[in-house]
Parts: sequence; structure tokens; C-alpha cells
Amino acid sequence: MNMKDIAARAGVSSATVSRVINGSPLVRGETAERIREILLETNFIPNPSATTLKYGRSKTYGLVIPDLRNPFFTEILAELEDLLAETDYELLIANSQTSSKLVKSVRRMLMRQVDGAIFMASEFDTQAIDPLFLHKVPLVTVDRRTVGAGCSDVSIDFESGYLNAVYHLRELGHRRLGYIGGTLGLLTSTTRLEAFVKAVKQAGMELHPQLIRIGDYRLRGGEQAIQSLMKEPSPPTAVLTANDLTAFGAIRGLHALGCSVPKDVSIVGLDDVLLASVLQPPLTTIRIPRRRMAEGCLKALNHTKENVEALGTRYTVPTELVVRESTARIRSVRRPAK
Amino acid sequence: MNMKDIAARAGVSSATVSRVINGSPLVRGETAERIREILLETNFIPNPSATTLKYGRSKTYGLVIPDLRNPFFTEILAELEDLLAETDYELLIANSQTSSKLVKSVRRMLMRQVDGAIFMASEFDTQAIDPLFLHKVPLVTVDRRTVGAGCSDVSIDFESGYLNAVYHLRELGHRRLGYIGGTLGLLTSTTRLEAFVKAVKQAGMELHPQLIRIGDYRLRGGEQAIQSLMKEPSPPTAVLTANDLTAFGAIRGLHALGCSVPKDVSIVGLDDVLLASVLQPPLTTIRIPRRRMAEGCLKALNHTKENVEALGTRYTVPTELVVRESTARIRSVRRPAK
DNA sequence: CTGTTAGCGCTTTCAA
DNA sequence: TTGAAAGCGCTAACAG
Repeated sequence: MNMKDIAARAGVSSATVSRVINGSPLVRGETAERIREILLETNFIPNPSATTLKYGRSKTYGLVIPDLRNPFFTEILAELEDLLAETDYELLIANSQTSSKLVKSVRRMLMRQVDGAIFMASEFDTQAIDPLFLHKVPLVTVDRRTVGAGCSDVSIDFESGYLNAVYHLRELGHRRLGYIGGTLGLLTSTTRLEAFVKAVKQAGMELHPQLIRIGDYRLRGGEQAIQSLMKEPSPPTAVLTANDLTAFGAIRGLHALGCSVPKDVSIVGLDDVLLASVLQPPLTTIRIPRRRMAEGCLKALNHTKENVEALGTRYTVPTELVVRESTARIRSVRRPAK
Repeated sequence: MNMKDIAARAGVSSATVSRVINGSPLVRGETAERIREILLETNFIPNPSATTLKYGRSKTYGLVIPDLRNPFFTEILAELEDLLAETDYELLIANSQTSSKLVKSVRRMLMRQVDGAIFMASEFDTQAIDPLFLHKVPLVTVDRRTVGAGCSDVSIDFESGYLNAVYHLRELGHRRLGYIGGTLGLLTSTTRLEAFVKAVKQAGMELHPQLIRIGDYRLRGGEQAIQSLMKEPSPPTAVLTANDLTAFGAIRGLHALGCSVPKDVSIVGLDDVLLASVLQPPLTTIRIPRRRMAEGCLKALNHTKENVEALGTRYTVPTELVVRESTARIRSVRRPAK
């Protein structure tokens, strides 16, 4: 069943049917009505691959995610799916754990003629996405903190989040703050670390560089980092992390060491993944508003689609401290007798 | 850049280029080699929408998931992405929380000419997927436990998992087992419940119908159900659940009630989601092998694609008890003095 | 072994 | 206000 069939039934040409479907005003109301009825009766399903072939518009956006097993990213995926489902747009999902997978994914996106692409990883070499620039595909990066022609960015304001977290810990009496960061070589890892450092200074606290470790945004990294941190001659009493999975890993590591959270060590996550509130103890974390991120990405894509030569937009989403139970007042320290 | 351009450069016709790309043996080795070189040099990217238009094959599978925020499903999504990335197949993802979303998703799949569809929800009214049958789209359902022409099924063997879990609890001294099931009206909920009941009987234990509650496969349901269970005059000492999220919810609910897991109540999950090992206590749960499920789905789809009229296949994946720390020996009960 | 050609379904320009 | 027709890129049937 195609437009020609519908046209035949309605006694018009397929051009008229196309006009009705696309809401063109150039059709007599009566004719349009008759066609619409037939469309409903026959349950007509248009074939967008014809349009894709003719005009290169696919009504598909690419979505590059660094780790499909990280709930933060799939929660964003869920938001995007939600926002797009109404509009007949589809997502082409690519898990880009490795550089070679990323290269292949870019190719897949070009093949499928995506109308835009969202990059949730800043780790890509510019090289990998170059082909997309070349083919004038509108882009949005997340937290790459730079825009270009046809390339927008949605950044996360880590600073306010970490600052509130540091204030919160200071009030609880903590003075030795540790930090477990993300993979080296990713811009967002540096950004997060710098936001933490800035927050510590702004709160007028002492920065302890020996209490900073590198993680991998996953459980394992957090677990290993915390075990290394706790071996320090004087370990931190509270640890901030680069994301929730790292925090979960740290908590697991602490338990393995026989330490209790938050009695012995306070932990602060970042993301506020759904399960953060379920952990025992429920995780104190810095929330990234996923809905707003998703909306920002789509808005940017829409904006750029109009004019790919134009400079992309820059959009910043705020973060917010969510205090739960993985942070607590510091244990009163035994002072050496005078 | 299209096949004609490549053909021009190679001094051949586009048909020959097409043959080379598709690995036809009907090309002289020398010619093929020359074309392959040009393909590489020019970084040619074929346009599959032409093929889709011509033959209705899209190299896309639909994937219907009931809850994109449930890590179990996104972990399956990750497996599928992994398996498909090599093959230039894409996934069209649909979150089908509501019936109307499901209907729309089926339409989206028909529009995009999917070559097959995987239904991770048994909740659909047959009506909703009827159009897919009509259009002869190969289907795989998960745990619908029935096959038809062009419709395969991948079932999960809950029985062995629950049985092992029940044995495990019996050995720990538990006699009063509770159960928190899934949403009513889903076949898989019934299947899970029946598997639990059968396991209890098979282990020679007493079934306590008043210790059975309905959940919703999500945190909230587990939380509410456990609170209701604990109000029973004699509450369960161990509770099995329909999935991990329910178990997480139950644990959260128990903490809210001031009960400790596993000291006061043992909890058993189902799925073995990535974070199950991170919770405190790490969750004892029945593992569903996600990789095998994903492989089973794709195998079934491939099989049916050859011949849509043929009866679908039936594939069962086993389950496996993973003992962690949310289950423990029952507390010695004070017996009334004689 | 290679080329020619038709046609998939849609949209849009041009003509009426 | 409507219709005719071209053409997007690819593949397979057919002809050579």
C-alpha cells in the first residue's frame, strides 16, 4: 500500500496525497478530507526510506554513548526516547567504548544519513568525528565546552555542585577531603577535577593532592582508588567522586576493608542515578538533571539543522546537591593528650 | 559520492561496483581489486536507503522494551548492540511503558521496514503486534512461551533458579518464605509466581499464600509489598522476588522499618543486574544470562528471516543462583518455655 | 565477466 | 487547486 494506491482510491494523484499527508495548504478542504478518511480507513503507513533516498533526510539522530551499562547514560537515552517518540524520529545508538567502535559508529551514522548526532563522550579524537563535519551533519557534544560551525555543546556546571558538596562536608566537620576522578585523557575528567579543586579553595579548605586518585567511571576504578586512599598515612574522612558508579565502587571497597559508610568515611557521588537512593546507605550525590540535558541536546540539534554553517549554541545545565545518608558528621577524633 | 561515481573512476559500470561491494564472484579478480582500491581511497559510504526502498530490507531490528530505566533491559540492549555492531544492523528502540506507546512503536517499526522485532514484554495484547504478523515481520518474544508462524520465543527457565534459591533458604533454616511478584496481567508474572510455588512444593516446604504480594517490577512496588508483608502476624523470614529492582525496593522498605537484611529478613532477587553486587548487602539473586538471551533472539530472527511462513523456534535460557550476602541463616527463634 | 536498464515510493517543480 | 514527471542510489534480471 503506497501513496499511489491511496490516490487511486481517492481519484486524485499521488502528489495530492503527499500534500495532504504533509499538511500542505494547497489542497481543497473537501479533497483533503476525503483523502484523510481513506488514509485512516486503510491504515496507511508511509515509507520514509523513499524520502531518505530522495532528500537525504532520515528523521534519525545518532547517539554516541561511552558506556551503555552505565545507568546514567541509559537514563538519558530513556529521556531522549521519550522526547522523540512523538515526532517519528528514531535514535541510532552507538556504544563507543573503544576508539575503533567509535570510528565504525560514525560510519554507520553516515550510512544511515542521520540528521544530527549527539556525542556523550568527549573522549573522541576530533579525527573520529571529522567525517561528520565534512558531511555537514549537525552535532551536539556533551561537556566538550567548545562550539563550532554546526557543532553545539551542552555543558554541565560541575562547579556549583561540587561547591555545595564541599560546603556540606565542611559543615559536617570534615577537613581532609579525598577525590576519585575519571579516566585520564577525557576533557570531562579534567573539568570535574578542576571543579573539585576550585570548590575546595573557594570553601577556604586545604587541598590535599596526595588524596586525589584516578578512577574509570566504573565500579572497579572506585574500588581500587579507595583502597589506595585508605592506605595513606592519614586517609581522607570524606571522598568526592567523578560519578555515581565510582562512588558505588568506593563504598564496596570500604566495606571490603571493614570500614563503614558514613561512620568512618563519607562518600559523595555525582549523577544521581536511579539506584543511588537505594544503596545502603542512600548516596549523597550531585544530581545532573537528565531531562534538561536531553532537551538541551535536541534543541541544539534543531537549531543547527536550520543552518549548518551557523555557529552552534552553548547550553549549560546546573547541578544540585542531594543530601542522603552516605555523608555524616566526622567522628570525634581522639586528640593526643597534652 | 555514489556507486556511479566510483564506477566512473574505475571505468566500469555501477553494476560491477555493486557486485564487488556485495562480494559477488562474477567479477574478474583484477577488476575487483581495482575497484576495491578506489573504494578505500575515496572512503566510499554506501547508501542503504536505496536498498531499503527497493527491497524493503532495512537491516534494522525493532526492540521493544517495557522499561528503559530498568538496568536489566538496558544490559540486554548493550549485549544486542555489541552483537549487531559488527553486522551493520541497527536497532530501533521502543520503550513501551503504556499500551498506546506500544501501538505507536509498532507503527514506527512498520514505517522503518524493520527486518524483525524483539518483544521483551509479554504484556502486549496480541492485537498490538498483529500488524507485524500481517506484514510478515519475523518476531521473537521473550517469555511468552508460545511460538507461531514467523514468531519465535526465548523463554527463561525460572524454575531451576527459584528451586535452587528455595533449597538455599531451606538450608539456612528458613521455613516461612514470602514472595513479591510482578505486575498482574503479564504472562511472565504468572510464570514466575508459578515457578516459585512449584519450587516451594518441590522442596517439601509449606506454601504460605498470605505471604505472597504483587509488585510492579520496580522499586516502589517492592517497597510497598515488603511493608505490607511485615505487618503480617507472622511475617516471612525470607522473601523471594520477581526481579532485582523489586528486591532493591524491598531492602529499602525493610531499612525504613528498621529491619536489617539479612539479619532480620533474607532477600533473593532475580536478574543479577550489574549493581546487584554493589548493594549493601550484596544481593543474593537468580542470574539470567543476558548474553545468551541476546544471542538466542538474534538466532531466532535469522532463522525466521529465511522463511517467514515456517514455525518459529523455541529457545530456553537457564538461570543460576548467585549467593551473596542478602541471605543468611535464620535467627534462632526464642521458643516458648515448656 | 560486464553493461543496460527498470523500478522501489516519495516530494517537488513546473505546467495547466 | 491539481497532475505529470523526474530523480534520489541501489540491485538484479537480462542481454551480450
